[in-house]
Amino acid sequence: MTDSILEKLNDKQIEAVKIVDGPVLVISGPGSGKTRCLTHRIAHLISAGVRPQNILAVTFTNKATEEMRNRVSHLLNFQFPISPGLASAWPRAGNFQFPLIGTFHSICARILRNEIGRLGYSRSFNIFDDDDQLSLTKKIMAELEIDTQRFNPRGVMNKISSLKTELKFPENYDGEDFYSRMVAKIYKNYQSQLQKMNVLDFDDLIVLTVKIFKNYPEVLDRYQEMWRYILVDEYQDTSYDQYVLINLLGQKYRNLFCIGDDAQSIYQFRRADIRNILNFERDYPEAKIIMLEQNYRSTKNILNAAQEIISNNKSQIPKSLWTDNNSGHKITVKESINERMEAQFIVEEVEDLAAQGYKLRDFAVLYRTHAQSRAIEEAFVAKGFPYQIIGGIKFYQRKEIKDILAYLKFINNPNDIASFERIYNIPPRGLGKGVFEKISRQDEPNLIKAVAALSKEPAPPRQSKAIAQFLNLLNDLSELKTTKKLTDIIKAVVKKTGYENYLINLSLSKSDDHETNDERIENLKELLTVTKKYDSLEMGEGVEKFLEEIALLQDTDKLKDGEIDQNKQGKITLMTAHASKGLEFPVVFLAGMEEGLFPHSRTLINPVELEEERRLCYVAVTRAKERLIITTAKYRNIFGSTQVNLLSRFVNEIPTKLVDYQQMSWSDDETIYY
DNA sequence: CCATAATTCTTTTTT
DNA sequence: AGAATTATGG
Repeated sequence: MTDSILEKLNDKQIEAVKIVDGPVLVISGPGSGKTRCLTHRIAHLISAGVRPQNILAVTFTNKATEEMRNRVSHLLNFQFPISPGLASAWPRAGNFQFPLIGTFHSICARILRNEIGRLGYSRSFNIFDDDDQLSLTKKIMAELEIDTQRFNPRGVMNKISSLKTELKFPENYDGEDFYSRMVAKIYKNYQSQLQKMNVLDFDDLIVLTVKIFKNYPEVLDRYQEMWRYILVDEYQDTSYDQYVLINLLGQKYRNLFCIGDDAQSIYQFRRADIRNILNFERDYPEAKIIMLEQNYRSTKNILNAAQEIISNNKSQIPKSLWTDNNSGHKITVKESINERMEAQFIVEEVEDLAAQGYKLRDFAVLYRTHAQSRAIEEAFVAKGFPYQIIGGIKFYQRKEIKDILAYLKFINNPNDIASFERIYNIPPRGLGKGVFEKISRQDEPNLIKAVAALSKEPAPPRQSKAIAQFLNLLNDLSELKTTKKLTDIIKAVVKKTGYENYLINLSLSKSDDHETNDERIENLKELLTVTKKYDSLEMGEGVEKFLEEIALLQDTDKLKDGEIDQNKQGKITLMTAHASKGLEFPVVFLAGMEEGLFPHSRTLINPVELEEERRLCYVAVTRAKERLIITTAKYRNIFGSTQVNLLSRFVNEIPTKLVDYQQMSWSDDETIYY
């Protein structure tokens, strides 16, 4: 077995894969076989006698998790007994247990389901998304009578989030200046309300796990014993709290394998801390450090262009990438009049290359912001080219889906007042803000009990009738969790609450909105197909698992991925440069390469952020295997008005001899084009 | 209390 | 330009 595991690897990769014990840090350039290295190492550990259940592999995205699971199970010849899409399942077949591979957040959620009782939460906690987080922040600021015009709630929220990431807990933080003292006050309030609601935000998942590990050494010890071999992917993207978490888990057996590339660090805005690479060398001085510099992915021209771009950054670990691949084509740079012409050019180029034998699945269009997708989509629709967008339109962010999810969340956790606030009068049932205030003043965290208490108080007849009916509904709903399967629960929720009729009536009143209505009902049906796979789980467990998974899921359409393979041609993939990390395509379009867009205008004043933009550009460029086509628009519509943009500095950083520059083929009056 | 009108953001990137 | 939030009136 060992031979076949090492067969297709180069010397450096073999070195990294073969070390069983002790800390290892691998710096791996783009296309240097990082995932291969990780997966083969897992297989090698197992063949060297390590028990699979003693292995933990941590990734950043669900996509990476899925990929790694598939490749490891292929290497091990492992058949998943349950649907592999069930990300939180812990698969086993017979006595063989599969190694645990998951994102930071999903692994912590799993730990917390078992251990969080120690911190005064219960195991059925709900997870807040960004919107929930922001509205709670706003609510607290209103309660504390803080002017949200002067102090942006989003800024406050970010500050709270960074305090958490730095492991500054509300009980130990009071702030050092006016602003941070104010934030500290909001923070304390925010956290105590979360706890009362039995809800965690994204940061809590990591931070509370760390808290438990620090305060309860016997718990930490159990997990250290369980996960004696730890692998961390995309190590450059870890934040301080994640670093501490990994360090706590790894410090006993010291079999810590971290792989990453400082040049591909693109999440510092989300508090990824590049110093974690340096800290690793400090905390594990015995660590082996291995550089993977051979690129298997791109042509020489593409790789050289990427290196020229990144060489303009001051801070980076020196490395020299090389490839045996051909020089390949020059990089196309095409300037268009506006974003519609740009999209038009991309469509034509796809047609040309498809005629040369490329399949649609070979193409990716990358851009800096989601907003850019629209013009390109329109062009593809007009041509009838199938495409898929990664990220962007969030299925689970649609109103009707969020409403139903709020019901589910409330059923799962009747302390969740945020979900309660969303649904108490959706569909309208005669309960106004006044009633809601009364309910929340009951000083009873369980809201069903709070409503029950209120129903005993005297009130105007119409109101008390509405409250009594509502109480019946809530009781009916809360029974569902223990008696029904997930899809049945959702069906029952839609029916019992009258939600479907509500949607129909809603669109009837807005006369011209037939499509929206159909779409919404379609979306609800879609939700039911997604949830089917949870029906095999135990009653209450299905709800819990489902809610956890969608809370931790970012790109939404992945649940429909099966369709892609059925079509031999596949689809063109559209996504942000961020979302493209870890992927590769024969042909990559890099759209909107203009000053102010990429690099984004908000980064131009800050040299640190500008370097991050450059790394992002480096990531985008190195996704391409054979062809890289850069497009720009001279005039671009932003916020409804037209902007004149210059060519991105990153494009100018590519040596001209690598570029085939296609000048704008237009000389007449340009104004008619925008 | 709810539907419509007026207004004010929004588009950086995501677990 | 479009979405989202707030103001207003029935």
